[in-house]
Amino acid sequence: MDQDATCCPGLAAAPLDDERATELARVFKAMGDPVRLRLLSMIASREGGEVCVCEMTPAFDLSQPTISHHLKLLRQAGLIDCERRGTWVYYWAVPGALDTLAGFLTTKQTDLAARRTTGATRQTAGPTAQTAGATP
Amino acid sequence: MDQDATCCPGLAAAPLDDERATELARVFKAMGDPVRLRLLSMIASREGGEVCVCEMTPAFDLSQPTISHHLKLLRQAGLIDCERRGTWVYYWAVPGALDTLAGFLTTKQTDLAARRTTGATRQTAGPTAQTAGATP
DNA sequence: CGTCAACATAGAGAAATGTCGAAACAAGAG
DNA sequence: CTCTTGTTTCGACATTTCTCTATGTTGACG
Repeated sequence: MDQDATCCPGLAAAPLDDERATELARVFKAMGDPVRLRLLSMIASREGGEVCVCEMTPAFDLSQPTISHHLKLLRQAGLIDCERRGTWVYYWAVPGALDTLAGFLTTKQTDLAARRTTGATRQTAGPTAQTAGATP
Repeated sequence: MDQDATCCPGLAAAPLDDERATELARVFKAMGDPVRLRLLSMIASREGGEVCVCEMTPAFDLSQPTISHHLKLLRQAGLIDCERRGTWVYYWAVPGALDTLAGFLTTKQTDLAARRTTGATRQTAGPTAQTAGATP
């Protein structure tokens, strides 16, 4: 469900509205922690795409509940998903999530076109165009 | 300076080491706030690339010191930079920062090749390959 | 049914973060 | 020089986040 929020316009296309910024911030915040970033990388770099929790936990100097908590945040951000098989739980990267996010950050030509459409974004009074006068 | 940390291997190429994950987490954490994300988008979507603080502040229901604080965090993350011209201060997006970050998230074929080189990443004992036995 | 192992959840405390008002700093105007 | 405007810095406080220990849940195995 988070994928829909990160799909279309691009960050450099037009100023984000508050609602969309909030959704996106949740995803970036999930990646704003070294432990979660390592977990995500550990999962995304797997070919089969499946990593057992019992494999990730001993890679950190953290307790097992802490790792479980971080995995939960990554899952709530829509970056990974999991399934229980017998005793063990396996995590994998949600297929298009990272690429969608990457496309959102890329300042591609599509964004430039969209930017021109949006045009002037001056919402308040102030020195917008005639700023050169202040720097002789 | 943060660009060097986000340039080379790719998140899905191989598991991140602790040091690199810490550097990257600082950048993602800077984008993990709705206000900062809107500020960054507001700056990055400008053609000239320069946005005056006096133009950004009234777009939020926040005090001016708070906006200044968020801009400082974005600048420390290496995403934007600023310069004072007369009374006003102008911010712009650091040229390759967003695209570098996007490339780091993209799960491209280069990463697949690098992943094969790294090979087996099993660091502990556990059910790695023979997991099918647990699910009849 | 009882026991054990693997994960998840709940609650608590320490640390980090977001926000504000007050004050300091910078630069142009009178 | 003084005054005004724009911006940053400084403390202070409320909220969130990170981590732990303790407990609950699920499934395998006798």
